[in-house]
Amino acid sequence: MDETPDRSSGIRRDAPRRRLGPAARTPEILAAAFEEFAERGYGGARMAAVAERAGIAKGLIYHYFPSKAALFEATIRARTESTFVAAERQVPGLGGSATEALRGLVALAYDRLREEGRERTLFRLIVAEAERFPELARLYRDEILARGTGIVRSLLLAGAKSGEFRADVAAMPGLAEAIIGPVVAGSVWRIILGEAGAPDLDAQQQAHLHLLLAGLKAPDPGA
Amino acid sequence: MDETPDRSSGIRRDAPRRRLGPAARTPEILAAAFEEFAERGYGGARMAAVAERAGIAKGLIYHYFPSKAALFEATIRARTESTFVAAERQVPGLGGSATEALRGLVALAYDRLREEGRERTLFRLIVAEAERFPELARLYRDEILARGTGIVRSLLLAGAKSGEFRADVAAMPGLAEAIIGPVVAGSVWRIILGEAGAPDLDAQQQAHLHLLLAGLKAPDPGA
DNA sequence: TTGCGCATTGACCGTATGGTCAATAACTAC
DNA sequence: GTAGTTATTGACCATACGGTCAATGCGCAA
Repeated sequence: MDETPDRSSGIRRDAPRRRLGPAARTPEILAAAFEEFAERGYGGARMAAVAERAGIAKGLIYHYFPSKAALFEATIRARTESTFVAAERQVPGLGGSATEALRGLVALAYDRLREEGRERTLFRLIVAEAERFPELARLYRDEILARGTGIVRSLLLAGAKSGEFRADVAAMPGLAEAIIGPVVAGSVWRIILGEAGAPDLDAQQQAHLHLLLAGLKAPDPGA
Repeated sequence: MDETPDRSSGIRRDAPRRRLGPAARTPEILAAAFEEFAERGYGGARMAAVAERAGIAKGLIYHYFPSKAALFEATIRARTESTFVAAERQVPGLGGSATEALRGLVALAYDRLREEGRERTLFRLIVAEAERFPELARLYRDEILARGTGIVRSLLLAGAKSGEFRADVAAMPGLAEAIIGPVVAGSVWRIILGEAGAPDLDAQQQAHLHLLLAGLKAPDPGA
């Protein structure tokens, strides 16, 4: 199916047999694997293609990873780590009032949605393969969902304490999930429909913020 | 990998060579195909397994469908049709006031989420394969998302007109998406984490309803 | 009862792919 | 320079899977 009937695996021969060792080679393989898995899904990904992307022979992958499944799990784990550590660093320092913090948080969340980035691809992989790879489910629950709801909950607590939000929102089970829901949905819609076909994100962000402010705020004592 | 090294396709021989014809055989194949695709995804599904589930020889599938891809698209189309036609029938007659209608709509949406049913599986397939099968994206956009937001929008319009909701919610772009977002997210969480691991649905439903009522309602003129 | 059309079978093919392994050569220590 | 370690190769295997097709026999019409 290739235009080159060459039976060689299509290795880049610029640097013939560069010897790297685990510390340098492993990340290269993981990066190549992520691209391949992201584009084709677990079932569609081919180990030979991963090798080609990494510029190495297929056999070398098995020198570092025992199987396709192991490579997949390692890939996801590595990608999640690098992604969400960076994300969490931006969260604190959201401004003084809880209201401002809420605005900032919403803006942050939707900005991340706007990034074309790899995260959407990662999310699609999680949705598609979570049933077959329980590690993916655990990872999403602990590293992503729990962090998201945790941040929202602490924000609600602060707002209720300061009197900006209604007191009962401080400990309403399920509220954090209801608050972040539209962001998750927005991500899914973009996975399914693409950047162009998905509902307008700016409009949704404004409406979402409106809804939250109106729904959470304590009745204005000045009115 | 099977315990039976038998090379025969494992056909059910209870009724040897029952002759059915297109009208009766096609739905059987589609049902079997849906189960297989749902369990293994498109890439992981095997045509031989579909045949086995349907109790027929693999070759017969190709008598009715030209390829695996065609079978997949036909499967999805058939399943969507039967599912969402039934869903829409329950929507009208949501009670008198817009508030009551909103309550009813939220209850309806979450009840559908609670059903163990095939719909979740279908949704997972859509998320996983939409990029490779544009038909899936079109189908989700037109048959599912558009219907959902449409219903919500007409509800908002009615509520604003009657004075129950704030006037500006009648034509706020993106609001319908922000409103249904948590339901979509709830579905995705259940796909990833399963019924047991996902966030509690009762709590989310209550909180979601609270948020909507507080966020949409016009300021009480009696206060 | 006979004859025919087509639903149905199951053996078969080509290929693609995950995984293996013995040979090789790049780097290191001395 | 030399020996040893191991990263790296590429050819190879077994198999699984999508798809094909000639043969078969069921059910209907006359």
